[in-house]
Amino acid sequence: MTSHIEQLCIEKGLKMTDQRRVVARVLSEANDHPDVEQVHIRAMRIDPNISIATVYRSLRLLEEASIIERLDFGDGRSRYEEACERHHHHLIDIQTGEVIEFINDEIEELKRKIAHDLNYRLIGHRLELYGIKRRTDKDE
Amino acid sequence: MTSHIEQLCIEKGLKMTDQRRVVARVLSEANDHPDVEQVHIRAMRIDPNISIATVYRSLRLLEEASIIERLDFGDGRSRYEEACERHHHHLIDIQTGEVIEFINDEIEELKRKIAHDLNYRLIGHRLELYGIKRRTDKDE
DNA sequence: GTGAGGATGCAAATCATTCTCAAGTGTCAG
DNA sequence: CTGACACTTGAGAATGATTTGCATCCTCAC
Ligand SMILES: [Mn+2]
Ligand SMILES: [Mn+2]
Ligand SMILES: [Zn+2]
Ligand SMILES: [Zn+2]
Repeated sequence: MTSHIEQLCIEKGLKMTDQRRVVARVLSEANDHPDVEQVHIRAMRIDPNISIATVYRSLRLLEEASIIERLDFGDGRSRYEEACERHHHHLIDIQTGEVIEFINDEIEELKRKIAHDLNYRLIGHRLELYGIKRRTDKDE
Repeated sequence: MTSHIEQLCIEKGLKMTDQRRVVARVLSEANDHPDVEQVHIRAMRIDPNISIATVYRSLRLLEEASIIERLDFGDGRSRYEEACERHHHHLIDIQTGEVIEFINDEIEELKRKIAHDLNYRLIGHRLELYGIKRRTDKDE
């Protein structure tokens, strides 16, 4: 009954309301990267009265608690996903909008090294790739 | 008298107006990554009547002609820089807002390889690092 | 069970950016 | 020179995502 994200909220001592439970559940059940409007639509299927303002507020709360992550694919809308899994980045298919996740330790190490060489400690980073599907026969 | 960017505009056959010349000059003379408001302020020092709408329009024109590049440091405002130099990325000092440019061929190659392995052709990518200055004695 | 502090819904406000439109400018034919 | 056509500009209105003010409602530690 309690979603994974709701569980994390409880552990962090966040006050839980019906609306927050709904948003938590929507994001727990999502396996894509919904924007705020999509979260709102899915939330309204559970509670038709939930307002978009509350969705915004709940998402911000969850993000500030590091329970979810905000993503920015450059289209002017914030997208969200559960933060618990392994750190990864996204390849966005610019033709279909499809999002492919990838993990690459080499690139993570390289980024840390670049920052270090510039005499900085790396706090955060953004990386997205944008591409189009490749015909398997031809390369590059 | 004609700025470097104005020269590029002429070569591309863009119709030049006084206002476009001013925006071109502001960006040619900039050695930072100004946002639209900053470009407008600098432009008004040359032509006090230039409107923000024209600055937006000129920046879009220059960007579409690949003469300048739009940057997004995650603060909700577009920033711009001349595009002619070598492809590079940015490390943003989250305490001071200072921007450090860096070039890293290894990371570029790695990104292409990641996309290729996912069966995609890489069209574009975003990469920014966010960090804080490191005391030179202690590491990591 | 109660109360104080926090949360909600709604509408209005922000903020960056784009658009509308009337007026201005440049280029060229006649 | 004159008019026509195409394009540009400034001002302000419009847009779209997000935040906020406010009156009301709910949660949770006591
Ligand atoms: Mn993801
Ligand atoms: Mn730069
Ligand atoms: Zn990473
Ligand atoms: Zn690059």
